[in-house]
Amino acid sequence: MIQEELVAAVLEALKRAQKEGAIPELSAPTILLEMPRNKEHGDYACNVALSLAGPAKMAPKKLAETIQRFMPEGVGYLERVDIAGPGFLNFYLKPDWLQDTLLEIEEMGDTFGHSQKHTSERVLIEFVSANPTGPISVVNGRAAALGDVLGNLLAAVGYEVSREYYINDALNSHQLEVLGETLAARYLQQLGKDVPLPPESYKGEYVIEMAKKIVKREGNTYEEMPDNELFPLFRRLATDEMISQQRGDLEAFGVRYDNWQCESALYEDEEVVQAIETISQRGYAYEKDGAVWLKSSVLGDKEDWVLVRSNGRETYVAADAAYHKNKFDRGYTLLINIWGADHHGYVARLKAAIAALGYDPSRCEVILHQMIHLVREGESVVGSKREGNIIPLRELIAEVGRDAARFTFLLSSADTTATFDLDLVKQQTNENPVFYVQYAHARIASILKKATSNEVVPAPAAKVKRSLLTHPRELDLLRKLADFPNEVQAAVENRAPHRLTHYSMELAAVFHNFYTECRVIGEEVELTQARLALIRGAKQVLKNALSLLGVSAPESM
RNA sequence: GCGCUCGUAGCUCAGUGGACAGAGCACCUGACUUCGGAUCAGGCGGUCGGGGGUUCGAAUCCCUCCGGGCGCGCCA
Repeated sequence: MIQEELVAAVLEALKRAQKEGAIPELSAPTILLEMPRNKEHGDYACNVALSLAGPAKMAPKKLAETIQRFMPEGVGYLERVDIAGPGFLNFYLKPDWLQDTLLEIEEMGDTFGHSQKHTSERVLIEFVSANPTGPISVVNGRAAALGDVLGNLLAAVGYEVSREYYINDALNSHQLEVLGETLAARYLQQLGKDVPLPPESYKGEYVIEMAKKIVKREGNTYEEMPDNELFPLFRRLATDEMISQQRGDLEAFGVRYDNWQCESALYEDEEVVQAIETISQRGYAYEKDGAVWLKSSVLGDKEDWVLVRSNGRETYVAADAAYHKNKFDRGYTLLINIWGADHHGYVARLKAAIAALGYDPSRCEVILHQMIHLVREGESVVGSKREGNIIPLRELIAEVGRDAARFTFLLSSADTTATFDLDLVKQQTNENPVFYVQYAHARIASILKKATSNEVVPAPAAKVKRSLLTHPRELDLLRKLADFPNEVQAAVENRAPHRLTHYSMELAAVFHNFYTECRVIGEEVELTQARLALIRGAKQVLKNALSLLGVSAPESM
């Protein structure tokens, strides 16, 4: 890669300059290259002279000039280095470096943009993990999109990725008790009995649907069953049904998990008890007021938390400690949890628990995403599962489609409190930028099809006259294509999947620009072939970007 | 009250300490006898919430104030 060559060249220049005494001895800096927005600033720019000016006690411009003077000869595609502005090094490359990226794209195909930087690492990414008390909602959609695409990105740079869903089905869950009782009441109501709903019941329509299903399947089998048997049974029926619905909801959104981990299993396998035992043995637990406490205040948290209540029952903190121990023990080198910002106060607690268990808390990354602010008809929509007024993700998918839904979630960064105007998203689907990007892909497919039927023989990029691609719009397009691997890398490093949606829109834009100004078919044969190779490259990269986003790249629309 | 977080164009949002702060929508004006007009070009629109500070350089880092969201259980 040309970037690496440039970085090495700059380091070499610094080394030589220091040897010659042109600049003082310095420790090797991190060289950052960027593709300047403004083309006048070259193909790549480097700010090393600016950042080193302080330590070197030299004027930035003077330092830049020195680096320029000591640059080695014959670096890859490098044509010349200019100094601009306050002391930027601007690298101008020979045109064929851009044209040759088509070779790389063609060679790499679906893996262009991918890398092998993290092949020895295994990451477990846990996301959504909503309580099994209702369908997956639009609000969960953000975590679903974020986690799934981050998983794709991590896999693209070499991680072995597992996606996991944590099912909060613990025995001491009051919510599930209420859900079971609600379902039981709905069931009896379906049989014509006048039974009241329990207090704090789940009022959603979906509970009635579940009840109808049970009646259809089992009739009045449970009509006379006493509450102490009926409630636990219906709690289980409800939980199982909700989990399977959630699984379906997420699959409809294009998210598939490698593992669905039950909290209850951690209790059944005594992992919770063992985790508490481990914490005690390591001296991070103590008894007070009849309860067992985690000494989290000495592990970076503000206060201590209860692991075992005075009534003998473990808390969710204990369960989560066990869960994360379980994750580490399965051999993962990195754990990523995606949580809503409403759980931010819990991060320190979890990290403390991990440390108390003897694991490295820095190997567990918690990515917080801000809440989604739902708006409908100009008014805030506050969804509550209890009240049954949440907006199911399925409903959104049914109205706008999976692609548009995913893309929309990924337009904003995780730490923006995004406003989601349901009317806008649903009614103006054509204004969703996903179509703009997909249109570019379909348009290219159409040209390629037409070219073939016009009996222009498409040739591999290696066989076409790439040097004919010198039109400004062609160079813009090539530059954008060449930038894709950097973009993927940046999206991974910053845990920022939303960068991909923006990249794909920019790529689509430069393609549409190219299309407006340059004809492909009907030009002189060699130019047509070169341009066909160019748009094939663009099509491939659009496809790769969309594929990372879990969005389809249609041949026609 | 304490803590976390966000505040960028009329609206929705980008912006890895860098060069004149960008895009989409909305609004206005243009562009097809030719490869897909779900497109393209141009215009309008900003004290980057306010004020200090660090830096050669701040939307970005630090402090403070203002405003919004969230969290502060032997609930999960």
